[in-house]
Amino acid sequence: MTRPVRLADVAREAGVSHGTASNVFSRPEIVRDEVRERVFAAASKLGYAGPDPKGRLLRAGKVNAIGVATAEPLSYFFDDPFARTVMSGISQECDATGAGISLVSAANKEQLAWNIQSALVDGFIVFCVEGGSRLVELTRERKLPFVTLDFAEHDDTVATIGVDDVAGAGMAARHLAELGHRRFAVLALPTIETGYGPTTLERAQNAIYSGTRDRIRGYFEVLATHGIDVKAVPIYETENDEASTRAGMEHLFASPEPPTAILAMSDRMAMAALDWLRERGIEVPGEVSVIGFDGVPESAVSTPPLTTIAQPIVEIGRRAVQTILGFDGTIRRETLDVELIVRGSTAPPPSGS
Amino acid sequence: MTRPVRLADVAREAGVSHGTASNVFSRPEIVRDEVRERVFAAASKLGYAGPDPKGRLLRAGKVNAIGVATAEPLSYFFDDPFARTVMSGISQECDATGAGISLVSAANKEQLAWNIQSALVDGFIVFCVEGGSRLVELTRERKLPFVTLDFAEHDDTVATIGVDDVAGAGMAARHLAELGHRRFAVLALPTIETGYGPTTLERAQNAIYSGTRDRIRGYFEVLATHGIDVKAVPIYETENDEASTRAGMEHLFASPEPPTAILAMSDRMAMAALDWLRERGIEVPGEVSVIGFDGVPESAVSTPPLTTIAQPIVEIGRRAVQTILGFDGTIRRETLDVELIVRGSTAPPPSGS
DNA sequence: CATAGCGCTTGGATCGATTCAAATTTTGCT
DNA sequence: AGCAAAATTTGAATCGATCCAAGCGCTATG
Repeated sequence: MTRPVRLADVAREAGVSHGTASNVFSRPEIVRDEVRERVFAAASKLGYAGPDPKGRLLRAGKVNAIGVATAEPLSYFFDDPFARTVMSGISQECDATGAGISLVSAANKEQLAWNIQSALVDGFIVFCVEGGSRLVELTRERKLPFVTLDFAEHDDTVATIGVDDVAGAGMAARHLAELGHRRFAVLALPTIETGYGPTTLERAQNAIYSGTRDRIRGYFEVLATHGIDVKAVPIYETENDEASTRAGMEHLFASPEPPTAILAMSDRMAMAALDWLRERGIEVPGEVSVIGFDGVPESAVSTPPLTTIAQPIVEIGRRAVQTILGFDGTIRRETLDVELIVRGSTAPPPSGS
Repeated sequence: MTRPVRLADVAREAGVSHGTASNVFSRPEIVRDEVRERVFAAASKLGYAGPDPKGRLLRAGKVNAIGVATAEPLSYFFDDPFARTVMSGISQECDATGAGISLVSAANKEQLAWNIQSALVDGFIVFCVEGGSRLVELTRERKLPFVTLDFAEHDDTVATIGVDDVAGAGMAARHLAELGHRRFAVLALPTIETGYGPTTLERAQNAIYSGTRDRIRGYFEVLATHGIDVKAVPIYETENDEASTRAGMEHLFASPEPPTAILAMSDRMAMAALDWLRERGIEVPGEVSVIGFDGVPESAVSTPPLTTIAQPIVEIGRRAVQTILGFDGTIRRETLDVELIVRGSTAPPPSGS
């Protein structure tokens, strides 16, 4: 491979200064036609690829791209329905402003640090699904504007966009309780770094992820006001994927008194639960009701369509980009409203129970 | 906003040369402990954010990120099932090698040019869905390694990874013909830049997108060998989205002799067709058979599950990354195999017809 | 003919780091 | 202590562009 052609080479070939050569490419209107032609001719003779963005970048300072970071593998952005929908909102806003998107992630921790440190971006949007605070620290060190999504640790030095998880979970529980359900079960998001299985209310209340904690709190506060024996409600902690959710359903329905109402902390779990129930021939919503959380697009077309607590997911993505691009030095914590969307997966419990 | 701290500031503060300061961050093991501590102390005193990747980049030359370009809006990567699945493969490979991903796109043409020209990447993967060749030209000018996906124009100067569209479409047509169908209709991918509606075989054969042309060819060659009157087979050109596909179904089924077999050029269209048929109460596969193309994950869980021609989509993504990262100067055109996956959306036609 | 004004071109400074050959300090050994 | 070898540190060069104050040539004006 031969050494690539630089602007200086073109300038020399055309017999002009590098300043003029630069102008030919970046502000063609200020150079004389004849000179411009000569420079273009030299450029194409030498096979010049155009001003190298690497050089331009250093001078310009702005990358014109925003980074989206997560501690999950990169494919998370394309596989997870929630992430995908947020990304869709981020994309819309980036398209509108002409900014690019850089996806940043890493399989292992050292990689993560390096990737965050060397990402060429003007700011970060941080997905706080797992390993949240480590990622946040790393990002903070870059001293670039950044927003976290759903990072509700009450830390006023980090900007966050999220929803009121407590209220949303409360709406879910209230909906089912008012339908007459008395036997509940919770399919919970991760409470600790790894692993899944049945857990206790106390452990769930101390989950390291604030979203998990808040949703638990929302569910149980409302359940308690409806006179449900809160300590008897089984909680199964999953990894928010198909396999662990199925294991959870297996466990919950092995009980002598299986639940008639499932509170799932994500639509992904809720939809996996729906699949499991359908395979077992258990009627939804006839025998068991299921309510999700998130309001991902897929939830509208599941069978049956999922009743869920909808977040304004696309809007979250758009605002995140706006926050980065219009960063003015102030840290804001935005909380958006959620909405109960009643579809076909919830109904009163079977009369016998 | 104050001027950011540079490595040189830290070096001065710590009383060392900038060469040493640089070593402290990039090769800490070669500087004496005492000096290293002093530099770190100076850095944290000044609030240094660590070596700026912009500066490092210029010296190092490699960005360690690969660009994925399309002429569609950025949200295409997250909304379209095929794109999403390719991205998933790309992600896996990038995760494995530690490379980042930059998404490049543009709403309008000038933006596109600028975005391609200024993308900070080591190579490009080009999605050739629309506006293919313009995008390819722009990318070629960067003189970086690049691979196109499904860009079958027979141009040996561009590397491509794709499938044998003719053979795949042929398999689809053969499957339905052997099931006994005689009344076919085609839901086609775009043949021209914009717009949708009924079209003719001749126009479709001259589609500007090679994928469209090849699939048409595959369908009709096989149909002809089964004695079908090829000129009577209606073709409806869509924009590969829900709305235009529905319009297409509306049109095709308004005919006095509606088709019993739908050849859809993408799973996305096939699934939209399935929805449309279900809403009309038309039985699939009892009254009408539908076959897709692509084999996106969603096709396995539609109702009914979709019979389709599966491409190795994830593999395509992985290979694309490997091609860029391991670029050795040779241009390769890889053609991967497709496979007929028979699921629940195809069956013999109703006996009466 | 001198001078002002305009338009284009020039070349040095700069962006923020890394690299490497040469200079300097330390260490090890007698 | 003396000296060679090893370990560190230095500082200039480089990566590839853009910016801008100064300079130059040309035309229009008095």
